[in-house]
Amino acid sequence: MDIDDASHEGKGEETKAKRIVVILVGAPGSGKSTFGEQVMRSSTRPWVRICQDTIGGGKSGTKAQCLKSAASALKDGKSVFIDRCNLDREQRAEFVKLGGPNVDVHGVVLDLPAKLCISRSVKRTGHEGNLQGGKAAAVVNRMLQKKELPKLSEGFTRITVCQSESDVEASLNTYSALGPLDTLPNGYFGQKNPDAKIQLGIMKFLKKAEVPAANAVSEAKSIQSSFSPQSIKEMDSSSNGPVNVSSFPENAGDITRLYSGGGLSCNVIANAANWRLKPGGGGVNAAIFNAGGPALEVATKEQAKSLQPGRAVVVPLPSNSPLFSREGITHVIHVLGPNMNPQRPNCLDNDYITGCKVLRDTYTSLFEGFASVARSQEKLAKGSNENHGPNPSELQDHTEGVNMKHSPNNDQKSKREGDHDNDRSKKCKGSQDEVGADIHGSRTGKLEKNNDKIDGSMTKIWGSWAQTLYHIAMHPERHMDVVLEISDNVVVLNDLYPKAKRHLLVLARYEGLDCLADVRKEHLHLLRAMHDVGLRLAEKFLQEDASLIFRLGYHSAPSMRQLHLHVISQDFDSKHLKNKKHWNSFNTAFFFDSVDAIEEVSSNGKATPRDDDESQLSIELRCHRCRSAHPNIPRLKSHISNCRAPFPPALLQSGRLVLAPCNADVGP
DNA sequence: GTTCTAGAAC
DNA sequence: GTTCTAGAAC
Repeated sequence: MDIDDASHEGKGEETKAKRIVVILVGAPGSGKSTFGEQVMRSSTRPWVRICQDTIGGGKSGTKAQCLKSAASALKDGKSVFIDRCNLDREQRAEFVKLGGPNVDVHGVVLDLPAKLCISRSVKRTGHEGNLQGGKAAAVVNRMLQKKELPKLSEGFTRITVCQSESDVEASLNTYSALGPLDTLPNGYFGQKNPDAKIQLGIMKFLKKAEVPAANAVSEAKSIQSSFSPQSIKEMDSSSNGPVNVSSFPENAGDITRLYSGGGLSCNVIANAANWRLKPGGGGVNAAIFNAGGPALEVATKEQAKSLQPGRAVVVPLPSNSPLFSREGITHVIHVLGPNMNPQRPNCLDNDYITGCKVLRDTYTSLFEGFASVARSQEKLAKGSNENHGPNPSELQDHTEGVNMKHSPNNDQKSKREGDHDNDRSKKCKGSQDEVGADIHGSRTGKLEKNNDKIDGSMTKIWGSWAQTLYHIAMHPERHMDVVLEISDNVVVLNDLYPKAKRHLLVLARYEGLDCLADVRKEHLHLLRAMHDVGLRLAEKFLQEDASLIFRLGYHSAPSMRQLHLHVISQDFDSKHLKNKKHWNSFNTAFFFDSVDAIEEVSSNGKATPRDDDESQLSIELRCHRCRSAHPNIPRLKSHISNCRAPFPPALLQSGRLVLAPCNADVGP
């Protein structure tokens, strides 16, 4: 019977069997053939399984053969399984076209963990596609790289995504139960986000590291200071994406410059080491030992002489290593993966199964080592402020199987604490204890603390971009390219985007002071110190250019974290002054004069912004001298470049403006 | 904080 | 058509 005959269209359809094309989508080893076979065993509906691996009569067939065969089966009134990978849209398109008024096109996606597909592919002996052994891993991974989950818009009437064995089971039951006249509801079933390929957290993390990257070190794994599992750049065997680091951007960043090159605070880095734990060999090992300097080499030797495949060794980094002082790295975890080189110990000799096990052990050792660092730092954050360095003997518990030094590593510990004491003796302020703690890497507790004020008064969450000044205040020595002055209390720098000819920032070097609202009476000396530094520098500039006029003050609701005083000349002659917010943040009540802040804190114990902060930022644009209004920034800028009207009386009082003694171009 | 850009304003 | 703003994204 020719059911596709046009004469049948439009009549008696409800009594006629509607055929189904089920396009199976999945990597080798995902269970496509099994799925088809199982349905066919128990179904009362006539099915044909069209398998590209067998259609060629012993050899692998072609897509065209599959299409032809499918069309002919449909003509015979049979439903068909298209048993080929069908992982990308293009591969599926021709088969979707088999659909029509009497033919529904279904997609069944077997989106199982890659490691499961690989192990099945490896284990199978009689697989029709002859995809066996270690080669399978590479093939599966390559295919999953291109994985494109089907969408209804491709022409499917129904799509079922199975992401676990139980999903597969459920779908098997659905299709097995289909009688010759039954149909299934249309729609998308199974997965919530069809575009999800890789965990978002990982991509976000990589994107950040990618920006200023110089040399790619793609084998390197880096672990962010937040200790959040998503931020670990890692081969991800739990998601159903490819099990391969190369699924991530190649230029993920230089692991030896995460902070200086990428602004990424990271305490612990992993090194794909060699078995002798020695520098060299090229790649990430060479790069890390090179960046770590001789100190890393010495510290490594103290922990272990060599490493077995699958093992890790945690090395606390001495403070004289550039990786420590420049990047804030406190630990390097050396790991050794499976070895396939017969000239080195423990060669795998093409034993894929053992290789997988060793690789798993490698990652397990790495994470255990990392967890031990995290635990010891957590303890320190909770415990006494006096004991800063992690306890090396604790870390050694996790270097099992390595040539461990069991005698407590007192030399290094006392050395690190000694350095710390020196650091601290140079800074006399009490709060510098916390700076010390930061240098020694306990950033976990610190970040939490700073995004969530201890007194609970204000919980502003600062974005990563808002941390720059905080980092500079805490580690000015790492930012000497922008820093002009460092003292116990303050750091001075040029504003990165000056809004006038002269625009400096005076940063408070105090932990926990993010903005003026955090300032209390006990910080009065700091406010005065900041003002004095600002004043001194303004006067220095006035000697160079007596026509300048300065104003010192704070933004009521700053965008950047860490209390900072603006010292800004009143010409506002800058290409960086671009919008209303820029202007109003310096020329409305949003700008809190330093002299007023000092006065209010000294009399009220705190500085309370007068107007509802942010509302000031969008008010009309007015000249700061003659108070005339202007429709837009270009017109305002054009006006202020010429306006020589006297400043408003309020600014002329109380030393709010700082000008050269001879400057007559100011008052009435 | 900046950059990017859609769309409003001119 | 061009200029400018404002909101989202980072």
